[in-house]
Amino acid sequence: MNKSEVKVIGALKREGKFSSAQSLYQLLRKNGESTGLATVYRTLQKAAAENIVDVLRKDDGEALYRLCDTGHHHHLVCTNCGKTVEVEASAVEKWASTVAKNNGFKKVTHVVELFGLCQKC
Amino acid sequence: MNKSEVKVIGALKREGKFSSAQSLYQLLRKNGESTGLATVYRTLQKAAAENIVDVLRKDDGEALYRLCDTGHHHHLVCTNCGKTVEVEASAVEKWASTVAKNNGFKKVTHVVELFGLCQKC
DNA sequence: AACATAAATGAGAATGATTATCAATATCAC
DNA sequence: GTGATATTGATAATCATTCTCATTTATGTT
Repeated sequence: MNKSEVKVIGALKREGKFSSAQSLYQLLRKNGESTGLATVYRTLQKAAAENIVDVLRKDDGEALYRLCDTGHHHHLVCTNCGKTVEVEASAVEKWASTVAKNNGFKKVTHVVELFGLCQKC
Repeated sequence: MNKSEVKVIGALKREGKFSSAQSLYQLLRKNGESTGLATVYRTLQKAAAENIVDVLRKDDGEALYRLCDTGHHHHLVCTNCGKTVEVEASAVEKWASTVAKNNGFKKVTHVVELFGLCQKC
């Protein structure tokens, strides 16, 4: 990771929650960094490809990024308070690749997210 | 449902797969309809609010719409041509409810979609 | 039918996130 | 240091989506 990437990923880490590329860019500028918007996007895309960050989509389609705690995993999100639990899903991974094979699909990715109400809500 | 809505939803039905607002608009124009893009969006948003159509997001954030079938199932979608296969996923259903229980979540719903390239593409 | 009023429509502009372009700058091997 | 190469930031371009508004169409009343 080079200097720019450290700055972007560092900002994401400080945020500690799902953040958009735009908001990270603004944050960096506010902190006096000269980082460009394109670099923010480039860094986040690369990090997403390397599974360093998670990507979600808001209802309006805007992408949100978040530092991964662990490797590949999915989320259980409280629809009321936003609490997020990362969950393992090896069973789902297996299922996905089997289904893909059975239907002749290649390069299959999957979107798996769980939504509900946490204990407090 | 008024005339315009019938046209838009009808086009979606004829497509029989996840389609974007833009592609439906082009389809309608090709068929000689004078339907405007704004009307396509308005109709799809309304239909989504009424749970008449399913909404998904492509990787690039574009929204895809599809007439709801009855019953619960998931999709394997070709990211190139849009071909859609409905897949059963009882294994996934079980997994989802177990994870929910283990984390004290109630009323859990899930989003599970597979994307890839079909044989032709 | 004639009229008034409200709702829906389509064309095009505006918005906003993302991506592409490209000259300037930093990095690295030698 | 020198030249080759990769990275960067500013800015323009792109593209889906939303907004605006004049016009059309539906609806209700007499």
